[in-house]
Amino acid sequence: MGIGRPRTFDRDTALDQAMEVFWRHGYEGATIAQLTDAMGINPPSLYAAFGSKEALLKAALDRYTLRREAWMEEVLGAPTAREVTARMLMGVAEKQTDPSNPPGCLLVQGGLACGSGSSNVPFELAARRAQTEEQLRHRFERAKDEGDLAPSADPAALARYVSAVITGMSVMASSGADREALTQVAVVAIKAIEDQSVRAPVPAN
Amino acid sequence: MGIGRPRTFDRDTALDQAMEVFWRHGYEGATIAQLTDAMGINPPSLYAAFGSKEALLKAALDRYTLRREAWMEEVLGAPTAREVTARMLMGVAEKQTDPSNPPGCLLVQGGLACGSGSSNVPFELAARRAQTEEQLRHRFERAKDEGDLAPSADPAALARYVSAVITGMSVMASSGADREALTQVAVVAIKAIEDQSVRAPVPAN
DNA sequence: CCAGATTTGTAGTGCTCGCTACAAATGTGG
DNA sequence: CCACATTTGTAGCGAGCACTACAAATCTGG
Repeated sequence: MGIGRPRTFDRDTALDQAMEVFWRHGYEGATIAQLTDAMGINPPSLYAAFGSKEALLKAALDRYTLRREAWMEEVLGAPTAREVTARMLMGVAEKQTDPSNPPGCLLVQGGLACGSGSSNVPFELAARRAQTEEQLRHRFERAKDEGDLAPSADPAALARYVSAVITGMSVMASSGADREALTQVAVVAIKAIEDQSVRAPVPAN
Repeated sequence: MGIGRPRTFDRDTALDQAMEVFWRHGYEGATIAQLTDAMGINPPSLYAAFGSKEALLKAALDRYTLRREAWMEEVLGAPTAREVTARMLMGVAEKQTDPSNPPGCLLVQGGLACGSGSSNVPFELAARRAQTEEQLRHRFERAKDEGDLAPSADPAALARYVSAVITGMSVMASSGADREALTQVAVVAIKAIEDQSVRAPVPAN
């Protein structure tokens, strides 16, 4: 009993190529032909390795989340809610216009305009976006406990707000907005959080 | 020489039905079968009346813009930049969760995740979104001239910001967010504009 | 009531989609 | 060198897509 012919491609490398196609064209906009071209393999190899187009997307999403994990921890590690928001939004402005990736965010670009057929892809993407919002909410709750945010502040609302701004920036980026435009949005958006911050840590102002 | 068999459907009514389908499923997600079903006509009638799927979308977009014209004038007629922003965002929160329409905004929901093929639909939608941003920019420039916005304020950046928040809210709405969630976002977002407003008109604060 | 003009419904067109059957190719264990 | 297991490339499956050819139906002008 043998082990079989060995695979001629690297799974993770192929997944990166697939991620880029989904990122640029969306889930329904990406065709198997585009995916196999980018991955450098043929359809049977794709289906043997990943199962289906939807399963391939989920694998790509997992990899996308993994890639951003370190950055997210750096963002959430900022000392104040204001600084968390600033790092988050300025970082998003930078990442969403990084020429080494498609513009915008995979979790937004990949899922809209999906036919409401049997596919649950839009729901899947919304759930993954909600994860980021939840992380922000927890961080803002901590900020409120630490007295960094005003007692009247609503951590859930603030997290929703930051999440909404990120999503809006993503759509702008995928429509061709440049880094300066996104940075302008980020700078204005941060002011809404400053407004609910306790100014104590900033001396003499 | 006769005039021909009369049309059995109303063009504008059919256009409203088509708009709803595009709104709910996006441009590429909407099929001709769905459109003709909703419009109550057969494909040849659709093509005779509108020319093509893309032309039908553009006609629906024109009608969408027309529908919102009166509301936009009411928003832009508010006395201050802060009030313009408040009416805009609170109105968007309400309209995007109005159960008599699909959730979100047609100009966002209709155009993302379109394959970058020969179709210029995403570009068309981005241009229409930019129109709203431009209207806001002009209004904020006026506000600055009138001393309502601080001299340091950047009307273009503020308009971009409000436009980004609206877009983010639209994606949230189409992912199932309810009116309360959108209102929370709007309330926080407005604070960023207040921050750059001259407080003079608000006495004793 | 007939001739010309237009719309209507039926029934497709060619094309592309996600996906797969199949056999040749390439590996390992004995 | 031979079974056996797995992958590879080719070639094509049924389904659904945007779109249309065609003839019957329905109007007006004379």
